[in-house]
Amino acid sequence: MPATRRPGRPVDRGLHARRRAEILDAAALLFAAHGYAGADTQQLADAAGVAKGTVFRYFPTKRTLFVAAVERALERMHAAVDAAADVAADPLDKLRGAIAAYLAFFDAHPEVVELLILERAELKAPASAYFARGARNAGAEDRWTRVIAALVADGRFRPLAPDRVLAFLGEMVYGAVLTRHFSGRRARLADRADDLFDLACHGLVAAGPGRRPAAATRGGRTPRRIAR
Amino acid sequence: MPATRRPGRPVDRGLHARRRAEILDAAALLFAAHGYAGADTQQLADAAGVAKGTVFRYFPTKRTLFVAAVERALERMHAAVDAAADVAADPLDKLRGAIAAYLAFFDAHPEVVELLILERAELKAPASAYFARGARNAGAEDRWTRVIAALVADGRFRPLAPDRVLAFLGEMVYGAVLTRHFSGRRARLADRADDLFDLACHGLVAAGPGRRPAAATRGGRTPRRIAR
Amino acid sequence: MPATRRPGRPVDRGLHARRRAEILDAAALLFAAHGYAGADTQQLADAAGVAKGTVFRYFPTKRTLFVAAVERALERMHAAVDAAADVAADPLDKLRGAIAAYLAFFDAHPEVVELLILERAELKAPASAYFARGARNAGAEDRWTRVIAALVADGRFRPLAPDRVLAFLGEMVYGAVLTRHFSGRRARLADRADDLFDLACHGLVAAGPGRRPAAATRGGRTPRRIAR
Amino acid sequence: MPATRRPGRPVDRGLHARRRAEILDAAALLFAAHGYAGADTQQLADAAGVAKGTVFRYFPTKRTLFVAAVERALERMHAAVDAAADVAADPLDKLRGAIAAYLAFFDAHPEVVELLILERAELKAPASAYFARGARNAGAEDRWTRVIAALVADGRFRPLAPDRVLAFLGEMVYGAVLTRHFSGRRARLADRADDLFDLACHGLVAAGPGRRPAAATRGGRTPRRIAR
DNA sequence: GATGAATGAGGATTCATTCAT
DNA sequence: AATGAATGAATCCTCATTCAT
Repeated sequence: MPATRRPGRPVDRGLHARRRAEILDAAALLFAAHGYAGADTQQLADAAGVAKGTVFRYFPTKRTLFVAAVERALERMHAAVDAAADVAADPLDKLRGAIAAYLAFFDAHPEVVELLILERAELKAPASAYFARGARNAGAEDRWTRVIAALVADGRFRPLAPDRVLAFLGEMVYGAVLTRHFSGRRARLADRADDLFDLACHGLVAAGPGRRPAAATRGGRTPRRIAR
Repeated sequence: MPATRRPGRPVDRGLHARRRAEILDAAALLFAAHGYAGADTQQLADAAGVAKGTVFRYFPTKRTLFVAAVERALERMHAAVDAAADVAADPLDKLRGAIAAYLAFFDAHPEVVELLILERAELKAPASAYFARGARNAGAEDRWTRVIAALVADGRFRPLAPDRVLAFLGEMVYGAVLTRHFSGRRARLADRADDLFDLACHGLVAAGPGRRPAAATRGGRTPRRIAR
Repeated sequence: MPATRRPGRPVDRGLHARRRAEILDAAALLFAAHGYAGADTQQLADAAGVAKGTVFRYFPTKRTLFVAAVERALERMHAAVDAAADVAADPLDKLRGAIAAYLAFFDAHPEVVELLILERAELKAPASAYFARGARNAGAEDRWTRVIAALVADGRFRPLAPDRVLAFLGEMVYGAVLTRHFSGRRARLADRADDLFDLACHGLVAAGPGRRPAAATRGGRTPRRIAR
Repeated sequence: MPATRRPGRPVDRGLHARRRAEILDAAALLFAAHGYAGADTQQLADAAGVAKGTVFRYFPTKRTLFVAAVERALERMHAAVDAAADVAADPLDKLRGAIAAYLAFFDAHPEVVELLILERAELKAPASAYFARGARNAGAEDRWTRVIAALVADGRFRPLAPDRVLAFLGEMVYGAVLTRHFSGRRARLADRADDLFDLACHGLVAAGPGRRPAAATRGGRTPRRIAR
């Protein structure tokens, strides 16, 4: 005899997670398209392909749903950035890859920019810039802190506090994303990744004596490895 | 012919404009504080010191009021920037002054940043970056187009299309304002004006042989570290 | 020139109170007829002859409205009882009159009994029995406490604590009202007033040797059958 | 013919009844605690230890469940009262015992009073007073009708119509229960059983010359003050 | 038979807008 | 012109009931 089955319909373990994800994806799109107040729960349910009551089974309030949708989007963004960083071995390449992945993510998911804006407009939450996320993201922060620290220790970065460096980089890419979005331009952000990175580097790279800064970025984009 | 004075109490010509301004100022603050949906018309009327019906006499819908409030705020910003540009004679100083005034304006009126965000979030309007405002701002655009053109003609700027230069500058300052706001930091933007300007210049100024970059920024305070 | 009139539509001072009363009267009937949950706000508004929004202008929540409706009904009941007590000079007649008025009130307003029941069922509030209402009714309580005390001092009532006497009387009449209502019978309560009063008296009146019970009820209408 | 045993696991004949009882007990408590509308079916299922769907297998609607819960409570009350009546041989003792059991029941099950109130408030059903239940309770009515008739025939009760006597007694005890409950007092009702009974008797018992009231209530504790 | 996920009608509450005064 | 009481469409959320497994 097999293990005695509990009475009733067996619980589908993955169902909940799947539904949740479906609802959140639909919500992200709808919130981005109509704003927080403008997205009504009926539309939301319709878009997710479930009934209104079901949405509320998964998220007790509209606000909860909104927050979860933003969080899910940010998690995906983080995953994309982390994955890009993982494939590189050199710290500088990790940084470059992270920035490129960050920008590419928002090219692929423009609605997430709207979510970020809405998060600020509706939740009055200070939005986040990936690098330098503080308490929310201790693990990842450590990662980048260590990357920067390594570059500094190596003499490839000037002796700057990692925090400041991360804040600077975060602002830079965050600003690029927002500015592009707000300006209504459709140019691909990813195309600017190397430019931005090189720009940032020449304010960061330690310029030792006898070394010409141009050497680091010479030839423009794609210095796989700078300094030394 | 002298204006025939009508009998009875003379109409207070300025009253309407004054009321309108009061309502708009109150609206700007309230929208910034609570968002578009979160600002209700009763609060608005209370804050403006008039009855709800009066608000609707001046602005047929909430949306109209919102748009007008944003426009009023932007007009003020423009006035501040233009005034700063007016006091300088040299084109480069006009640019520097404009940027400084732009940043200083948002230091003094942080709520306007919220309005810009709301304009985007609620109205889905592509927000504007002062320079390069296109049709909305033809007159001013002309002004800055001419400023840039003069600098180019003068050989002090590289032979770049004025449009591209304005877009770049606009993005830069707009990005600075938004990034500061979104990051929740309270540092004064005005303090970064010179830095940003110099940064921009050294990517713009034609650095021919025998010409010293400082020549372009003559009269400006010496940047801490320029190229080299 | 007459006193400068404020601009706008002049405020109708009595309007608010009148509307409030209309809404409460309609609400009392509807709550009594359908129960708290069963009375929906649209019906309520319709019954009161106003729009739904207006109901919420006057009472922020359905519950508030309900409580106010109950209170209004009880106030009317109190007014009726007090008025009856006022016309009598003799303390015993005041008591008799109060009891008669109390019972007559519920004959005339059977819906108030439902409100009392609902108050208990929905609000879980211990309902009140007119006499002995404690803190809520300090003034009136004093009144009856004094009435009883006078009868005791006079030797017409046995030396009982007024509180106990009031509790007893309250229970008696309250029980009569509820029982009649719950039993579904339609007999007039008022007809039982004298019976109940006499019943109560002969358990209260000090029956000293040589004193005839009738002395206590002197001037009262002759009880059909006392004691024996 | 012996009952043919069907193959497979035998049906647990008692299971259904037990489940039903569990659900009803849980329902009685929950309805009493939160009211009809306030008790939600999920809580109900949780309290009964079954799934929500199961509740609806046993009772097609919430209302059905409510009615059944009330009925079950009343059946228990009847059982308690009847049992008390059964142990006595003398009609008068049957009555006294019934009243005492009735009051004791509500001491032990205060939630049933709430159910009675809810039955009235939600179902608009005229609630019942045990004695004199009319059509619903023909069998029991007969029993008590006969008890009263016997006492009348015996000359121990005045020649009153049994119906009126039962109505009076029912009202009396019903009123006592409700009044105690509504007043919020916690005094035990059972303690008042004898008092109430004696009170009732001395308005009922034929007090002929040469007959001592105590004869009617023989065995009862001596009333403090009977008649005069 | 039992389960509990899903449903969607229903209901309280909000608030931009209207309009009688 | 100004007022603010009134309106009612719109919206979030609840929960009794259904039904696939």
